[in-house]
Amino acid sequence: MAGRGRPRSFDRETVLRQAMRMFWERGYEATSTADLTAAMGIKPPSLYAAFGSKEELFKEAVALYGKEEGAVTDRVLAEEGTTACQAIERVLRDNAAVYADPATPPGCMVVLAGTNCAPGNEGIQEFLADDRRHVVGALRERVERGVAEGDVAPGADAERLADFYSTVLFGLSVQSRDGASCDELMGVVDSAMAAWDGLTRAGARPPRAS
Amino acid sequence: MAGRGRPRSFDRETVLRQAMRMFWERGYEATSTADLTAAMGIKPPSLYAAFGSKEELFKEAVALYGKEEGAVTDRVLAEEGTTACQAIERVLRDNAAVYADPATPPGCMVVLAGTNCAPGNEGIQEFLADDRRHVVGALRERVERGVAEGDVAPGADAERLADFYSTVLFGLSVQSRDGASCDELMGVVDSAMAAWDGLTRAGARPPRAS
DNA sequence: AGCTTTGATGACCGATCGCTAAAAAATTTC
DNA sequence: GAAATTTTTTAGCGATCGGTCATCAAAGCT
Repeated sequence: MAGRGRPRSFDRETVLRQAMRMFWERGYEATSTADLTAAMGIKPPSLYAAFGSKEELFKEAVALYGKEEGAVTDRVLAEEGTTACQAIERVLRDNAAVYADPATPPGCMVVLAGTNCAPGNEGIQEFLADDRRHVVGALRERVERGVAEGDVAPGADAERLADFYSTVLFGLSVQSRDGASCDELMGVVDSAMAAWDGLTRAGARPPRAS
Repeated sequence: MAGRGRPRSFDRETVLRQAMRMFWERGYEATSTADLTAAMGIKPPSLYAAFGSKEELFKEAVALYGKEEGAVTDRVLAEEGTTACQAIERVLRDNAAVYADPATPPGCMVVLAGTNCAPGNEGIQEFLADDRRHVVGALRERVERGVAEGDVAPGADAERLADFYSTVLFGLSVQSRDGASCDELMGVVDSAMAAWDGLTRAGARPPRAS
């Protein structure tokens, strides 16, 4: 019923996923439309008819990444019956597992695919930065919920915790790209989580002096 | 004595520094030779006569970055009369201060300038990854020295500590690119250093279970 | 001075960039 | 069937990519 004219010969989400893979592996700038059409198995006009432009295709690819690989994060953070500490640890471990999965490119697409951009593509950089800031915010909210629910000490600084654990999360992507194994990433998570008790103690912020 | 022929009309290190700035800001792929020649104030043939190719220019720029911005790291780690804890904290703080310096691009050039590359430029990616792995190794060696000198508990896992603190260091670059202030970065360092005592306690590696 | 050597300049190379117009193919509607 | 509609294909658009050639300019050497 939908289609008058010639039906599309490819599945939109399938080729989008292939584009996502390409962007994930090489980043936005380094992936050419020729790379994309080759990976997606379609010709340029089909790509532009279906997705509009390289930039729009990228943004849809990031959205798909968030839906597929990033979903665990939101799900874990929304879960009931766990402490904030357990939730954040699980976020780190689940993401680390994705980063180290040999079936997909190492590291996080949102962290690695647009760290730098030529003039005219600043939008890409800002788009991903927004995505990352959203993660920081989600961690902060989870800590605040932990305080409200009583599993985190009342004086804990949610902002500070979110900044710290998101920094570790972002760093894991770089380590993964540099060849770190899943065990190594998990070891880093171990270390980061070992800091939890000290960080949540009320008034845990030490003076700036070394 | 040196020069027969026409003398060079520009200072090689000055224009190299300008190229470094450009690469630092935009990364390898997103910086075109046209951008470079414009920033350096020279024409393409002069660039190629002086530096060989874009890739060689980039590697020299990274070396200059290491000499100027990265020197603090090596110096701090080599210093005598400090504990490993103090040295690593200073590495994090000094680097964070550079990342947040409004006079230079945010974050670390080595972390951000080549996170992804098109085929044919994998050398760039590997070059920077090697540089980062060198940092991890330097941190590990400093912890080992701390164990030998007695300021770190004998059972401490140097590899594990180096992996953790380098992950934080790499993550700081991403946070900085996302607009984090110097105070925010320092707060993350506070958090990371708060974990030190727990991490250096002998046999501090907990079982993998959450 | 003239010759040699080296660097700077303007013009431009083939290749690739993101993207698109025009025509052929595959469908639904009439 | 024919007309209308949408997609696919072929071919190629102007712009820019990294890099270079031929020429001119500025210095030392004799």
